[in-house]
Amino acid sequence: MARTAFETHDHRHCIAESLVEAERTCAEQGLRLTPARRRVLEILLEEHRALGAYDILDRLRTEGWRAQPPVAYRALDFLTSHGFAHRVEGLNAFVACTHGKDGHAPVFLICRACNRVTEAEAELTSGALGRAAKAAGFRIEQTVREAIGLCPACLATEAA
Amino acid sequence: MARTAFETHDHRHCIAESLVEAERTCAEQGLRLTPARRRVLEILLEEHRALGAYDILDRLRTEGWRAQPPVAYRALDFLTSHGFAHRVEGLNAFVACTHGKDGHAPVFLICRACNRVTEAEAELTSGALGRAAKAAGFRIEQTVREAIGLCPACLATEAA
DNA sequence: CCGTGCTGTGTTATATAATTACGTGAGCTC
DNA sequence: GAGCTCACGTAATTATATAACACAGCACGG
Ligand SMILES: [Zn+2]
Ligand SMILES: [Zn+2]
Ligand SMILES: [Zn+2]
Ligand SMILES: [Zn+2]
Repeated sequence: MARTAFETHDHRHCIAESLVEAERTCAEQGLRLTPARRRVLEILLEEHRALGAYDILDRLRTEGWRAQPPVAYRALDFLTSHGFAHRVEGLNAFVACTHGKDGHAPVFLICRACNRVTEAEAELTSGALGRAAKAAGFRIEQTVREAIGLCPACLATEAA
Repeated sequence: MARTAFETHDHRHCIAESLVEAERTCAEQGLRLTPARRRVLEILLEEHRALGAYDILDRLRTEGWRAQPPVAYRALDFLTSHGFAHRVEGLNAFVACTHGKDGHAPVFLICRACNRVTEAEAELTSGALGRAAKAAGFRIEQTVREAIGLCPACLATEAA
């Protein structure tokens, strides 16, 4: 799965595949992908961008869901705690996972111009964080690694 | 300067040194370390922990400052944009810089038990973020690298 | 000396993000 | 069918951050 957000790709396929995978994982693990949870995941999958909880809420409302904030936050809690989505701390926003398996250490590249977000993988204790932790005797449980900058497309636009 | 937050050290000295350095830097660069800005920096320096803007605001108020939110946010904007403090995205909070020079790429180790934060340095384009950026053709302008976990002291406590 | 522009501050109001609290109902177990 | 758990509906509240506007101090050039 998972072309990066910055490459052109068959996005309908990309959405469908992620949904099927989420359904399979839920079935395997006895998790309930309820309508609200499923719809929020679909909304996140529609674009490789991070959406705020209230953006999602607005989407749900225009679709007739008469939803209050907890609806979105509950769905997002479910999705993030089971690895179907991630929170992007630098944006107070959420993005669908493009790497399937639960429990990884995601890194994000966030374009400040077009807002697209692409995800890659790291080791929990790799890099500068890992070295600092080792030196300090710190046990890492979770990491936040995000870069803000310009994606290839927006770099090209800027140059023009 | 800058013992890590997880080592015992002469913290009065640590505060004083940071303040002197900030004053020197401001003098050199024609920046104005006004009373509000200075006091907020002092508050951040008091502990190696991240404080929310409203925590700082409360501190100012108990000291008689009759301060509204913009007071804190303006001071924090000044401090963060000139490298005297950093924003910890994972906590929506702020911490004094322990590495002097402006324009570095900080990494943070955040203890979820005692809340202390220690800072180390990275290269802007190093590690998994740098590799992902290179592969994608992404230009990194700024990074967020934070680890949540347990500091040595809290690890020891937990083991007991 | 006076106007002008700049920077920082005081204050009110508002916007945005997230959580608490409490009740309801569906499905399951025994 | 009583008791349990999980998810959801809803209202209210808290937490975080910014907008907008008035004004004071000060440097600069006339
Ligand atoms: Zn896609
Ligand atoms: Zn872009
Ligand atoms: Zn110290
Ligand atoms: Zn600790």
